[in-house]
Amino acid sequence: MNQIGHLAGATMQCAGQSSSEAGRRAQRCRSCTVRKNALFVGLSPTELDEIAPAVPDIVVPAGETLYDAESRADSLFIIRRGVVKLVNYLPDGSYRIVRLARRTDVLALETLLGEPCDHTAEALTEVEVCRVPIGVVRMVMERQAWLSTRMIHHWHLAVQTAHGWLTRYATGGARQRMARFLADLHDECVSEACPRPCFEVPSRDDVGAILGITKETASRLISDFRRSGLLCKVDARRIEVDRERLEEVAAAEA
Amino acid sequence: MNQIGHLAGATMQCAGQSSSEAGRRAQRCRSCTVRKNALFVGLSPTELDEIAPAVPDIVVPAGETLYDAESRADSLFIIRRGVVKLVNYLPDGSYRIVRLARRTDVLALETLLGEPCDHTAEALTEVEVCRVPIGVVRMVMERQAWLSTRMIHHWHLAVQTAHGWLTRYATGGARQRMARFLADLHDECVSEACPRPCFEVPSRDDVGAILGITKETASRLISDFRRSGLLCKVDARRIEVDRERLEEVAAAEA
DNA sequence: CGCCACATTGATTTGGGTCAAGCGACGTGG
DNA sequence: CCACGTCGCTTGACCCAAATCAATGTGGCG
Repeated sequence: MNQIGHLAGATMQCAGQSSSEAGRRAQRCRSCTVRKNALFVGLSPTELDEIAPAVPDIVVPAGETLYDAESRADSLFIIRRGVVKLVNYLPDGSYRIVRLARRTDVLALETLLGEPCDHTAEALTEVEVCRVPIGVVRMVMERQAWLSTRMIHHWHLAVQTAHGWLTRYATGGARQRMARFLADLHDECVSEACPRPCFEVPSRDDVGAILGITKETASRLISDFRRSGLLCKVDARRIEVDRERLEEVAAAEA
Repeated sequence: MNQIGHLAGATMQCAGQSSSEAGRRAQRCRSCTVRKNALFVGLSPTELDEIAPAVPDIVVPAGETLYDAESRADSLFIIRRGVVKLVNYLPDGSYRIVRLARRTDVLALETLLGEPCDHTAEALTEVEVCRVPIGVVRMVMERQAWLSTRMIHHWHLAVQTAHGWLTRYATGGARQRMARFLADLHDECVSEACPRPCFEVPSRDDVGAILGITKETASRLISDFRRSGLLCKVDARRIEVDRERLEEVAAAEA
């Protein structure tokens, strides 16, 4: 429907067509700290300047849709900041979240194969993404063989993550699954080198859609964890967890 | 442990070192009906003859392990016949099956990235695979750019399958999940153009490990489906299902 | 024949779903 | 500025589906 329109709009917002805008983008790409983890790690500064103008960066507010399932995208999205959920809607209106994507993750890879998007991608927090037209990707791929390998790594990451979700979030009791999920969020946070490892938990509905439980059960479990001292609020939105004890709960065979 | 040894043994069995063996393999590759769906669709007969000698075909009896998680493989495996389960073992000894692979599927893709195997692969039925050394794959990739795209398709397939499992086999009640699973097995069977669409259901333990339920629940559901006329045995191992009604059960919102 | 692995079925318990009420935070409009 | 409505979270009461524990059945094989 309108997510393309939305993005086009957003693009226009920050695009302009002036050479100063192109210059800004070049500067952005040169100093980008995400790049080395994502696609274009091997490009020379010159090459970078060449593609930068064609790669708009977009800020998407929380709750907005990046793209819809079944739609045709013409770009990949590299996440620079924020969290995006990839959602599969079921015929009966309920939904299942199959992945959370963050900094350095690349979305809509299927576009490169000429296929429609596999999921709906919604911003969970405010998100900043670079929209890389597939034409640019193809061009770089032709000139730089390593990009294929680079791309494959992202695919493989997607496979590993999905299998991880199957074994960790869809196996065992709700309590274990919640413990594993919170532990993973914690680790994610640690790996980003936050000074104090605290993080934001998605809405109860979303947690439910991740773990395959109801929002009520999700709520109960979190409350229960708090009462047991497994976690505590650090402010209105963020929490801090006891990683050790969480791990015990996650492994409990009862 | 010994899966490498086992494969080496199997390789030796059907390898020999005679030129007649090489000839047999060349013939096998030329007439291979799997090839067009798997990796080497674009090779000329000459090129095919070139790599064929380096690609042993192996028969693995039901129950045997192709390779173990964490192990280092030096080959990809292309399945020519049979069904393989990819398993993740959990610390407590239980296990979760994350994928079923069959004809034309390519296993141990992670090997190509230099990573250890992500799962344990066990033959569910007797299985026939071609073991393609990564050296061969790399060589062909260098010469034939299309192979990268080809490989990526297999990765993407793995992602789609895994996400499909999350939404179909890990969402909703046990009854719905079982119905979806049997429907999928049926479709799989149809797509292979069996004259009569009947198929073999894995052991109750395995079904449990696929759907995240216990073997007892799996058994009860199947018995129940049979009593409801949703399925019937066609021989000791194979069953036939009522695809239509199965679909209804799978979609039921209650 | 007897063993063993696997499937089925039953009895019982319990985890988590469902339905429903209350609560606090926030934004809007009077 | 406060009243009100909305939305998401929490908590409770109840009930059902699925796990658990356990016994019996069945087919294959040495």
